[in-house]
Amino acid sequence: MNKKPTIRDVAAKAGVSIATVSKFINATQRFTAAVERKIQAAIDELAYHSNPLARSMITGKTGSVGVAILDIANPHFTSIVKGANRVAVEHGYNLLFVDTEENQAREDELLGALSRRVDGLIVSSRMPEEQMDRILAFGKPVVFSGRTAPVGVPSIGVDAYAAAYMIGELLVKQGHRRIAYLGFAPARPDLERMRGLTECLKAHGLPLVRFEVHGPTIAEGERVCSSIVLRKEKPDALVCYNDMVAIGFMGVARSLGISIPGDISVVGIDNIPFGRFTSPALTTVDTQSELVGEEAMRLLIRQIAGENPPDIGHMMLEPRLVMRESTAPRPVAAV
Amino acid sequence: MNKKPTIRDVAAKAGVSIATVSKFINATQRFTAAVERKIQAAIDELAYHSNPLARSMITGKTGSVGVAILDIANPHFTSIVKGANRVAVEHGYNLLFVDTEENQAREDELLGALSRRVDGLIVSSRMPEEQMDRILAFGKPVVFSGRTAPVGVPSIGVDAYAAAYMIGELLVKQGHRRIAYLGFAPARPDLERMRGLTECLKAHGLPLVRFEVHGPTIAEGERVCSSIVLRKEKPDALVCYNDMVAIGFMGVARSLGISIPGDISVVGIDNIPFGRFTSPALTTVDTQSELVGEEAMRLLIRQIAGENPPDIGHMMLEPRLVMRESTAPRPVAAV
DNA sequence: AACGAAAGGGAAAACGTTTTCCGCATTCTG
DNA sequence: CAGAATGCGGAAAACGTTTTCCCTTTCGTT
Repeated sequence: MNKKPTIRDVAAKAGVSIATVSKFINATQRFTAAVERKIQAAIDELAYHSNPLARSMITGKTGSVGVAILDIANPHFTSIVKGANRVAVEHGYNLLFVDTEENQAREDELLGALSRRVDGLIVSSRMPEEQMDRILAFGKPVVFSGRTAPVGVPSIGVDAYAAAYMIGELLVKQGHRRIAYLGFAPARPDLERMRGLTECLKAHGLPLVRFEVHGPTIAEGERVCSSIVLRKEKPDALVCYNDMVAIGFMGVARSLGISIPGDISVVGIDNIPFGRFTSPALTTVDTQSELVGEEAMRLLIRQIAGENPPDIGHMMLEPRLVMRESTAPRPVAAV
Repeated sequence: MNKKPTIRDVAAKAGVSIATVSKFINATQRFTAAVERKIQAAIDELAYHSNPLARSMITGKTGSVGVAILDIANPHFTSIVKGANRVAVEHGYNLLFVDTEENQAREDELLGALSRRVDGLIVSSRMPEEQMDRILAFGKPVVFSGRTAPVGVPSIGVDAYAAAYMIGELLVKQGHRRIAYLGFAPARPDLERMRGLTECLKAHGLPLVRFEVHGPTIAEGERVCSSIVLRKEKPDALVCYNDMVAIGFMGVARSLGISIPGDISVVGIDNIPFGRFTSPALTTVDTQSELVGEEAMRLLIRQIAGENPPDIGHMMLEPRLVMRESTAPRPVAAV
């Protein structure tokens, strides 16, 4: 395992200067056929690859973009990554991956460290307000996805308000009266969902019951299930923060002998691939995760290239209701 | 957005030389309290972060490790990433992520480019034999996970042979006679699974029927289902390459009115989290994905640190059978 | 008081590139 | 054939660090 060849080795072997080699590699200047042939031969023979670090130092470009994801165990986020990665690869970028859950406290350190390693950043995790400043001070293009961003930062995601409103309409039309929302505290990422659902129900003269979960995970859905389902005034229908919570909820509901949608209708948000296979199959709203990832990356790459996208504030994608088996009209007998 | 501060700025502001600042930052030498205080103040004031690229150039360490994953949409792999990321973060490493499916053809380019950006590599994708040489020529530590590696490269994963054998025993004990395997062609990653299952059945005097799938995805499981289930001599039990295939298979089986496990028992491999929630819940073998990721990263970091781990060839973890609802004793009536 | 040792701090080389000039030959123009 | 234009290729600075010497000061010993 001897030392990697440098541009100097190539130049020596080809009998030219390193400047010439550099220009040849970057196709920044043409040379006589003979010279080009010699250089190419030297490169092949040495299996030379230019050192990206050295290149980055001088060009200021790294060829990598960072993707900060809340939780890679959630298929919603992996879809985003998949979409983002696809277009990144197309454009010759690498993905530097950050699981913010794993990093919580150190997130700002991380941001600082990251800012030199990447040309831009996609943030797809909820992030405390205090850190927003850091992001703004990041000094490189940033795109938010799946949530509304602070002023000045472009973001892209599905219209959460519309999604929630849509769900509300469905449930009301199915005759449900006691409709509950299972989400975060007064925290950030629910805001739109909450608002959409609340306003929809208000328009129909219905109240919204709230239950709380501490994280967007299956485990949280499981933890909270019995306390919802065993109470006196059990809701007719439950809107979950996302599919993960819904899946967890349905799992223990089943084990408690609660019938879904017989006893309670459940709907999730995101439309992760596994929602089709749960028992019962999960009604949800598609948030177009993969497309979001793709568009976020396109946006980012455009910014990196210097095209200031004409201050699109938040780019909204249309949500799409996905009806499956976990929702049903409220049984007439129970009216 | 003015220029990022450099070490020179800090030195100037603190009234010392850049060498002093560097040594202070790296805790490579102590200084008098007064000097240290001034430097720290300057750093804080400027919000200085040392440029990792420049540092890498000189130290030869990048502080990143690459993780090559076959398909991020597969929870098995995300678990590996999660485990790997956890210990990477603990040790101050970043994760450079590569979805090899997205890159297929360009994989070797990618390897070349990657080799300068990372201190080591975890490969968790099946990879054509030809590329093995490239990996060996990678020049940096490499660890394989979830599969046996070529000679000289450490690897870690669950004992696939044992896992398959275990499944075979279960199915035989449940009275199944026509047992089928749904996996890849003569390709690499099945080898052990195939062998384990074949040998187990042979020990019981049973044949093994084979069906073929072109990828380890839900979609492939779906595609192939009807052709298996609608044939005259439908198998009693089907062992799938992994949980994804099994889930896809079960999904369309259900829609075809085939009862699982009534008409056919199904078992997967991996134990992805969603297997608990499918209908029916999936019997599978746990491959300890997260632990595999953790151990792979530990192994890699030890190698990077220069500790040649005493040629552990392949580190085997014990598989664990996870009995759920998709397998059942063969109905007596049908015997 | 003198000497040696230790500690604090700096100058400069090095890492592997890209890029900006510049000079030299060669060819073209009139 | 003289002069100008063009094209090919090189020298050297720069990117922001780390690290290896070295020099100076300070301190402790006899």
